[in-house]
Amino acid sequence: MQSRSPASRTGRPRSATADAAILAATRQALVDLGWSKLTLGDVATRAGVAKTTLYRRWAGKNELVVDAVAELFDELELPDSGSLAADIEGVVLQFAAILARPEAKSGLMAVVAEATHDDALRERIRASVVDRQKRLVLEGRCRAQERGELPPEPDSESASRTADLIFDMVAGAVVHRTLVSAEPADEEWVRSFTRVLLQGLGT
Amino acid sequence: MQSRSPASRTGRPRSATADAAILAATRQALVDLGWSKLTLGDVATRAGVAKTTLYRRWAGKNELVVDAVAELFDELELPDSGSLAADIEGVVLQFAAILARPEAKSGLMAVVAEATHDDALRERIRASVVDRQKRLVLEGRCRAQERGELPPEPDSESASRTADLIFDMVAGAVVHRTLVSAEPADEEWVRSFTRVLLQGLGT
Amino acid sequence: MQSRSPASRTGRPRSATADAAILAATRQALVDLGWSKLTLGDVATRAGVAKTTLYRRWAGKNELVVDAVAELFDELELPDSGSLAADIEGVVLQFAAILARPEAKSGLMAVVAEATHDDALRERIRASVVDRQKRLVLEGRCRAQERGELPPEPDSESASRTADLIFDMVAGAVVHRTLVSAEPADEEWVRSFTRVLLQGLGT
Amino acid sequence: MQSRSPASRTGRPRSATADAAILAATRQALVDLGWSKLTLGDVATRAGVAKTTLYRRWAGKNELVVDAVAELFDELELPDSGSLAADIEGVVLQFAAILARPEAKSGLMAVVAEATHDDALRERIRASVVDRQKRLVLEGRCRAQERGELPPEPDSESASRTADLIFDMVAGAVVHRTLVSAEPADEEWVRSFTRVLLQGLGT
DNA sequence: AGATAACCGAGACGGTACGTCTCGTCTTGAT
DNA sequence: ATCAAGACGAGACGTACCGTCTCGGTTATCT
Repeated sequence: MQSRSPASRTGRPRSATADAAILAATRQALVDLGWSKLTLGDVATRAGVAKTTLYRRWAGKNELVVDAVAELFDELELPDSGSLAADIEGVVLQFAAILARPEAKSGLMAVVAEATHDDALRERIRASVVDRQKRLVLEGRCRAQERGELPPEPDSESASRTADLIFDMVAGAVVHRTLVSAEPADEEWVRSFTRVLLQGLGT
Repeated sequence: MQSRSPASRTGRPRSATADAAILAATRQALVDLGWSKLTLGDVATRAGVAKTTLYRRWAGKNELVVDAVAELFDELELPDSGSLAADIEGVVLQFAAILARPEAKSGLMAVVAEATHDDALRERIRASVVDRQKRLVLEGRCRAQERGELPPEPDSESASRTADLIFDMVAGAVVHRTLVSAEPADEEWVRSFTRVLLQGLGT
Repeated sequence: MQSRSPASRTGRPRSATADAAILAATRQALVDLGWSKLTLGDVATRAGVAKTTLYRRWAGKNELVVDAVAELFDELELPDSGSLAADIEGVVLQFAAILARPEAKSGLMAVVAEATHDDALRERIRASVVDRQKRLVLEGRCRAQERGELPPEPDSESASRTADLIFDMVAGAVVHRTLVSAEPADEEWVRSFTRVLLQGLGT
Repeated sequence: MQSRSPASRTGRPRSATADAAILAATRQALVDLGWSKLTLGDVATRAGVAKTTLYRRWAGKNELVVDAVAELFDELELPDSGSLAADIEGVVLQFAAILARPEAKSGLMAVVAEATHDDALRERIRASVVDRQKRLVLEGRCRAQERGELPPEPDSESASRTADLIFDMVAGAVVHRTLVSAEPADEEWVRSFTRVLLQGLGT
C-alpha cells in the first residue's frame, strides 16, 4: 500500500483506523458516484478524516482507488473440486461475483484506463490485483497436471506463456461479459465458457 | 452521432470541417494527455474551434470520445482467408492493431468505465463500437458453417448465446492482453489464442 | 485599478457592476473581520460573485484592498476657508474622519506594512492614496502664499522638500493619533495640532 | 512577555535559550519574508525548536512579533545634548535608525494594523513599544523646562495632552516618512523637521 | 535514589483558505 | 443561425499553515 521511512520513530504515529475508514469510504463513494464524480474531498468527509490525512497516505485518486478495489480481491481462493472443469467454474464464479459489485466495476476499469499512460500505476495494479489472480491459474494448472487432466509443459518458458494466455482469456472474457456486454456472468454462462475453453469450438 | 432539428433551414449552416477537426483533435489529445487530463477546452483549442461549437454538437466528454474512438473501428473487415482459423487470426490481428494505438487504449477503457453507471453511454458504445465487431463474429461463423468447419446451430436462441460468448472471449482476451497485461497481441500470441479457442486446452 | 489589453474587442465584456460590488464587499469584510481574517473567497460570496471573477481582476488581497480603501479618499477636498489655519483644520478633519472608519483603519495600515517588501504595491498605494492627499498640501500652500500667509519658496527643489515634510507631519500625526494612540482626532486635537504646526512649540 | 503560574516549581524548567532563539528567528523571518508570509512553523524550524514549544510561550503570531520587535527599542536613550533642538534631533535619529531596519518596518505596522480590532494586542503594543518612547518625550520636555527653553505647563492635564500631541507628531512624522513615503529620515530631514516643530511654518 | 511532573523534538491530526483549473453557460460583435 | 472569443457562477484540485494532539524521551525538583 504505502510505506513510511522505517527510520522514523519519533512523532505521533499514523492512525491505524483512518486507513480502513478511508478505503471503505472510497468503495462506498465508487458505488454512489462512480469513478469520474468521485472526489477526494468527499471521500475524506465520508471517512471522517481531513483531506490532508488522505493526501499524506496516497498520491492521488488513482492510487487510492487501486488500494480500495484491491481489498475486494483478498477473498479469492482456489476451490479443490476434484476436476479441472469444476475448479475453473468455481474460480470464475468467484471472480465474476467480485466484478459484479458496482465498486469494482466503476473503479477497476477506470484505473486500468489511467494505467495506459502511467507505468507506476500499472505496476501497482499488477501487484495488488492481477498477480493475485494469476496465482490461481498457476495452482489450478498444477493440480490438473497432477490429476493427469493436462499434459506437463515441455519447458518453463512455454509454461509461462501458456499461463499468461489462459489468464488473459479467463479474466478478459469475464470482464468483457460483465462490463462491455453488461450481462451477468452467471452459472450457465460460466459452464458454457468453461466447455469452450477446455474443448474448443470445433466439436 | 448528433442530429439537428430537420426544421432548421435558415441561418448559417454548421461548418462541415469542424466535426472532423474536433474528432481528430480529440484523438490527438487522448494520445498526449490520456482520458483524465483531456479537457474540452483544450480539444476546442487544438481544433481551432470555440468551446461553444463543441458543446453544440456533443453533450460532454464521454460522448465526444466515443465518437472519436469509434472512427478507428471503421476499418475493421472480415478477410475471407479460406479457413476458420485463418479468418479468426486475421480479424483478431486487425482488432489488436487498433487497440495498440494509444488513443484507443486511453479512450476506450475509460468510456467503458464511465458506462458502468450511465446506460445511455453504454448504448452509444454498443451501437458505435461493439456491434460493428460482433457482426464479424456472426459472418465468420456463417462462413465456417457453409464450409462445414462448424456445425449448424440447433436453434436461433442458442446461436445468439454462443455468438455472444465467442465475442466476449475474443474481444476480452485481446483487450486484457493489451491493456491489463500490457503485452502486444502479436502474431505468435494470436496463433496460440486461436488454437486454444478452436481446440481447447485439453489436447 | 486594473486594465485589460486595449486590443481585445471580442468576447463577453466584463461585468461593470461586479467591480463595484466586490469593492463594497471588501470594505464590509474589512469592517467585520479585519485585514488578517479577510478571505477572498468570503469577499466573493458577499459580492455574489465567483472567486475566479475576483482573481481575473485583482492579483491578490493586497491589490484588492488598496483599491477598496482608495475609494474612500475620493471625497477629500480642500475647503477655501480664507485662512491657512482654517484650511489646515478643515482638511485634517476630513482626513481624520476617513481614518476613523474601521475599514480604513484595518486596511490601510496593513497594506502599508505589506508594501515594506513589495515595491509594486507601494507604488500602487502612492498612486491611489498618497498622491491624492499630497495634492491638497500643494494647493493649500499655494493659496497661503497668494494670501501672504507663507513666504514664497526660494527654489523648486526646496519647495518640493518642504511640501513632503509637511505632508509627512500632517498625515503622520493624524495616523499615529488615530491608530497607535487610538484616540480620536477631534476638533480640539486638530486645533492644538494646527497651532503647533504653524507656530512651533517654542512660544 | 509571558508568565508561568508561580505555583509550578517542579518539573523540567523551560529552556532559557529557546526564548532568545525564537525571538531572533522571528526577526530574521520578518526580514526574509515579511509579516504576511511569516509562519510560526517556519520560525520554529529556524529557531531549532518544536512548534509546541513556541505555542507554549506565545498565543499567536501577533504576540510573538510584538515581543520580537519590542526588543529593538531597548536601546533607545535620551541624549543630553545641552539644547532642546539637539535633544530632539538625537532621539529622532535613534528612532529613525530603528525604523529603518526591515524587521521593524515589516513587523511594527502589521501588528498596529492588527491592533485596530484587537484591544489586548493594542495594550501589549502600548506597554512594550509606545510607552517606552513616550517616556523620552516627557524627560526631554522636563529638561527643556529646567533650561528655560520651554514654559512650564499650567496644569497637569494640559501637560499630558501636550505631551501626547508632541509624541504623535514626532513618531507619526518619522513613521510616515519611513514607511509611506519610503524615504530615509536622515540628518538633513531631521533638522528640517525639528525646525518646523520648534518654530512652526509661519516664519 | 526514585518518583513525579513539566518540559522537549517530532510529526500526524481535523480544519480552513489558498490560488488554479475545468466545467458548462452566457453574452458580445462579426460572418 | 452559427462562429470565435472570452467572461461568468460553480466547485474540485492539491498545497500550505493553523493550532491541537500524541508519541517517546529528557531534565529538573521533591520526596
